[in-house]
Amino acid sequence: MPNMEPQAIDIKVFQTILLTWFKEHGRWFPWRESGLSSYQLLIAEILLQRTKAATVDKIFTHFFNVYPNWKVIASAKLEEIENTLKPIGLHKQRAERLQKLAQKMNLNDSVLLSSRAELDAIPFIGQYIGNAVELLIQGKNKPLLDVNMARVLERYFGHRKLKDLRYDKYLQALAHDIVDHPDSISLNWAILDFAALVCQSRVPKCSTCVLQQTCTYYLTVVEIKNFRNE
DNA sequence: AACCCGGGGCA
DNA sequence: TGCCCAGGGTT
Repeated sequence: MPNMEPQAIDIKVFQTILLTWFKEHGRWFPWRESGLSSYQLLIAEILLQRTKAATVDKIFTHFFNVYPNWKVIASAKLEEIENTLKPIGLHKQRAERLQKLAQKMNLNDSVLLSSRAELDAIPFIGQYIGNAVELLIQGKNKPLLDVNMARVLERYFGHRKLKDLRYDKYLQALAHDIVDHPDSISLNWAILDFAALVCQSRVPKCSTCVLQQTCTYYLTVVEIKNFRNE
């Protein structure tokens, strides 16, 4: 019954175990420090698109030394932005997007960042970054639902119906329920870290996983394999 | 709702 | 080499 609606108690167990795991095993990144500006928080999410956190970590500090605010990046030479972003990939695309975004944000970023409707109207700001802004800047309980969070939730609670996670109502609702928590940010980070360190795409570390006893994937796939001695 | 795009990292 | 990574736009 992997696709049954998870009960509230299941979600509670999942939250509690992961938050405990996070306190000991969570990763540290500069963009998780307190006191970052909304400028830094939003740029960080753009740098993290389709890019491993460890990769972004390599240029994060340098980037903000060179480009400390919207104004600087808005008036910079596009080639220079590209060069700064080159080590993390997708640099041509990201440089152009960042500069256009900066030129818009430089005028009234406080207005744009406070409204989801305004954000959705900005090119290259999709569902994920919209949620990230609401979570990290507006203080709302929103999921950083990417392929990694999706993989963890689906293995534990059951698989989505649609291929594209952005339109899958089951997955969207589940992710919202999971991070609807007093410490929504930590829970989001816990799931992302858990996805990167334990519940990995290719070879998940089920044998040492703290969620093993209540995980759909473990109970239906891994245990059967063990039983057959495969 | 499926497909395409884009680069570095890694087994 | 193919798959993966804090996605987004297009058809």
